[in-house]
Amino acid sequence: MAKLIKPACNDAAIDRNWPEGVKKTRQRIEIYKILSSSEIPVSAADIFKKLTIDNPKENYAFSTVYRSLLAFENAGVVSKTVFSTDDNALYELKTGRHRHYAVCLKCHTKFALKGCPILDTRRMLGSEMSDFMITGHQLEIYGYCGACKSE
Amino acid sequence: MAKLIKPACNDAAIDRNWPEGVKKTRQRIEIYKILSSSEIPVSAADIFKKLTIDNPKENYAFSTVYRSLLAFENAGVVSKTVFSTDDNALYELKTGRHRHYAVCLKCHTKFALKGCPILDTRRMLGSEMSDFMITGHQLEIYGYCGACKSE
DNA sequence: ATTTAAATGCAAATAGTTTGCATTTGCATT
DNA sequence: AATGCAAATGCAAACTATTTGCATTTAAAT
Repeated sequence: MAKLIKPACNDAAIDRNWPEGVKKTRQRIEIYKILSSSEIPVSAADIFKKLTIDNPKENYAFSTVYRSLLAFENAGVVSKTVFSTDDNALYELKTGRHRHYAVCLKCHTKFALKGCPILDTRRMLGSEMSDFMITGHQLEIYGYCGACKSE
Repeated sequence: MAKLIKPACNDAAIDRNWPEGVKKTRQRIEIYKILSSSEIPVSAADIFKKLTIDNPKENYAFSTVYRSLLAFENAGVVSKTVFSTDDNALYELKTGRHRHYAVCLKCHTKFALKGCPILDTRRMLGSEMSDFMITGHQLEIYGYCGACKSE
């Protein structure tokens, strides 16, 4: 018997990177595409807006966006961050690459940083916290971007 | 003419550290006391709860807590942080001392770290972001505390 | 003591996010 | 290709944290 043809997804890279255990739906594929095409973290509202613009004939719910992001997060492929400058959460694909940002306190623009300056997180804990199991860290630089600085 | 006696505050340290330009009210003094007596960042709800417990006869409004915290923040003596593990903002006095925390992903406890590992934030930006004016940074370590790890 | 701008308490509004439920869909099985 | 079922969706309502408008009170300058 011929192998069943799975629902098409016109981007082979998405098929390849799709997280284990997350059911592949039309909506989630679109959300994943938006995440993977964005250079900086995006909000649920950003995603919803882009969904409806990219697919004017489709009908998306805000709750689907949130639930899909949660599914991705639980599957370990998306990270959620709340920046001090914003009152909403931002989401991005975990790529291993730039995970830290410089954030402008005025225009709230995020600039991805190249590397990570934290060489040894464990050292930060000190001896009295030796039983703490580190899984990750988060770092943001705050200040004013070139444009906002000169106003 | 004798100098007017300012409204009493039974803690001289608070009088001494009171931020310039912030009107001294009964409510704000209580809120400041709570902030200065806490080792870790607290939420508006934490503060409100403690206010009503400490002063059962007084009547406090949630909006007063938020507005007072904003006044302190604008005066530069309080910093507001949103941790990934919580869905509310936490506030703490700016002391210059430990400003970074290790956060347990399970019980959300925050453990103050002694020092700061970021020696040179400017170096992180690289040459193409030389026009960014750094004013500060934020760093959290995430993981599991001793108690939660062993469950 | 008088005055005035600022702070408070209250209730209602807002924004972001979550949830309950009826319906639809992915996909494994026939 | 048709069937069955758990999981996902859309919708609306609920929920939580936070903010705002307004009448009243208060700090502190005069």
